[in-house]
Amino acid sequence: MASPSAAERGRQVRRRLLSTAADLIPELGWMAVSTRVLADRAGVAPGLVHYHFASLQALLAEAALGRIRELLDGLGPLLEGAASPEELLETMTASLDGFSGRDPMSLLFVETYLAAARDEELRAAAGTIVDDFRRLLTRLLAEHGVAAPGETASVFMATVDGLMLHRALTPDLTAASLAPVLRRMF
Amino acid sequence: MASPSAAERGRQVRRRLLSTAADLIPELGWMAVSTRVLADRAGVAPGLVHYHFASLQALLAEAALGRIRELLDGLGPLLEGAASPEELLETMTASLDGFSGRDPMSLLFVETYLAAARDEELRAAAGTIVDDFRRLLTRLLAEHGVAAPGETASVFMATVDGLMLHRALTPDLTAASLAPVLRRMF
Amino acid sequence: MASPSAAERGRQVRRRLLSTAADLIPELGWMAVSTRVLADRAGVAPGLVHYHFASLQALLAEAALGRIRELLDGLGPLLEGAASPEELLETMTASLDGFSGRDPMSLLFVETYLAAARDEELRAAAGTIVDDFRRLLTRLLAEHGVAAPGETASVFMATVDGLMLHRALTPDLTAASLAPVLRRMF
Amino acid sequence: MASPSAAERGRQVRRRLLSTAADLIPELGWMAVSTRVLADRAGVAPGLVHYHFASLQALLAEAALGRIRELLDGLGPLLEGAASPEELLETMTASLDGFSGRDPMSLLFVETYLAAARDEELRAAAGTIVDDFRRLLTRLLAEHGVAAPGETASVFMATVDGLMLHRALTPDLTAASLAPVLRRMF
DNA sequence: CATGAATGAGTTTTCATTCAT
DNA sequence: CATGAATGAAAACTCATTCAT
Repeated sequence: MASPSAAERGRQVRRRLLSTAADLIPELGWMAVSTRVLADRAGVAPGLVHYHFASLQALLAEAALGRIRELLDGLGPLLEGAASPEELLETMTASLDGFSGRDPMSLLFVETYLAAARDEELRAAAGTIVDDFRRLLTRLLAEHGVAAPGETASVFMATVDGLMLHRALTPDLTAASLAPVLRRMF
Repeated sequence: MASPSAAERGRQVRRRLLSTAADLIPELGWMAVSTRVLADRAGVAPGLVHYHFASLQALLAEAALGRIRELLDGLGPLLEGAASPEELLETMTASLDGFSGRDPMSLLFVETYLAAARDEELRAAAGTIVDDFRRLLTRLLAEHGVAAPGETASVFMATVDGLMLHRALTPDLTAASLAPVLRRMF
Repeated sequence: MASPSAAERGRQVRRRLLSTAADLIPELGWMAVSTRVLADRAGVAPGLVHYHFASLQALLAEAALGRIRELLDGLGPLLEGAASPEELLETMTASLDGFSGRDPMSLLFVETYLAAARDEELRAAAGTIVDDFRRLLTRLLAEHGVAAPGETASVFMATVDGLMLHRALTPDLTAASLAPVLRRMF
Repeated sequence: MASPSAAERGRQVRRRLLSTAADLIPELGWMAVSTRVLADRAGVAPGLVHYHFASLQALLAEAALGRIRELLDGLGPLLEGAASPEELLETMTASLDGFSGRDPMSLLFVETYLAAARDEELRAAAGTIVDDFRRLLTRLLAEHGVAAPGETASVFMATVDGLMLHRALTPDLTAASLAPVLRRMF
């Protein structure tokens, strides 16, 4: 009765694999996610990985990009609501404190950058996502009257990701302590 | 007569392995450097990897940290010579242009950050190197009268590494185009 | 049509590996049974060893305990049929003559004792099997009116295994020649 | 000038290797004693193992036999002093309580029996040691008027080694609880 | 008498992928 | 749509032994 169709169950398995992969990449590292571990963790027969996806790499790419897009899509509305450049900066630095550099989302970002540096297709796809976000941020900075909004957006995004990277080694790089310097950019 | 002692040959093999590993990490990725590939490329019998090093991971860590330290040590004198904050920034951004985000040195940095996020000991060692450089940069900024020199150094270093990351995806992030924004930090 | 299901073939491979391992332990020694030799001898692809078992040690333990249990289970009915303590002793010493100390079954016993001395889990499992047999022997000795049946069973079992050990070095320790002394125990 | 001659130092190294090997066999298992571990533990350069001994196996055999002989040689005088069969038995069972079945000496015995089962030369050498002890025990039993002293000695020795084996699995096989049954043999 | 670097085959274990059912 | 057994190469690491010094 309530039992879903075979097709629906298939789609669920696919989703489960993607979601599990996105969890596993930060946990183990992109290259250490194996079909067996993935299938086990997803509670799914090992053969299904290659049934639903052309290869493990393709699955990982889709999983990573999907989750990154989700995050950035969620950030958009928050930034749109900012009333001033200061508020904009505060919103972004606040989100920064959620990234310790060793949390799943930070690691997923870096793993994906690194995988992208070695895979043309992934690089193009990740580039599109980042560009979309840059365009959004550029528009907002322009609306707030910030000079050179495109370059400012680029530098600011790089700074945020760079801080994420550095905080893994130097945990005391808090948003609060760095805010005065960050504010100079605008 | 000129034939070197066994001990000297041993030290040469060790050095060759380290140097080859530092080349291979960016090329293949930290987790994809295998004993066999490493030994082949170094022109050395496979058993020697574990004769000279406790583990492959230990070898990779020593290789990566060694090369990173070399780079930063070479950067120090250049920065010391800067006559003004502008020149300081120019020197650093000039060096930035050497990093495309997909060149060996950039990738080695990011691979090492990532590996450090998962290995306590490596994290501590890498932290020390980065801190040393931060201290140097802080002192120089202070000497040049930059406000909040410690925080500025932290943010600037993060920005540089972040740009390195982003340029892999967006190659048009040149130092020249971003310089005006970077200058705001000082 | 007659072709067995994949699951059935899988079970057969598992059984073949166990049986081959039980042959190989006495032949080469517990610690000298390697995955490669085992797979070769079982006529099976090397990867299958770790597909069907968590580790080589786990496989060896299961194989050794299985075969030992089989032997003792077969001995039970024979002992049950004995009409007197003399017949009981004769049955056991007769079986002793089958053990030269260098035959597969003797070696399997000793190898397992030794492996058990170094592996908690194996020790517990082997202990259970031996205890079960001791209980059986104790009951029979009690039924035949032997004094201190529990202690007698323990000593007798130790003597049998000890003779097995010594006969490897001193082959002339035949059951016939020792029977008079053994009879004193009852 | 107390510094020993080179020859004397050589003999010391040899002795140290033998003694360390006799410690290591029970600890790791005969087949798991490696040249590197042995040399490390003995505080000696790895090359010395093959300098002083034809092979690792030869070293292990010499080490094991040496230590076993020491033990049995020490037991002789104690048994000679016994005034009655009861005292003889008590002396031997008392020494039994020192062997838990998982202590170094017990394990060394079993490891050596097992190695002997697979090595002709070692078997002959170990056989001689055991036979010497059997002869001693036979003479003592004869002197105390025990019937069939040779067979009794054989059975008793087997029982002692068998109990050693079984106590690894069943630690409650104490000499005290079994003494009444053991006494029946004499 | 001693050193310790070197060798290359050995070890257990894990891998992505395929395919018969 | 799903299963899970199978493959064979590759992973990290250890080995006994040799030998130039």
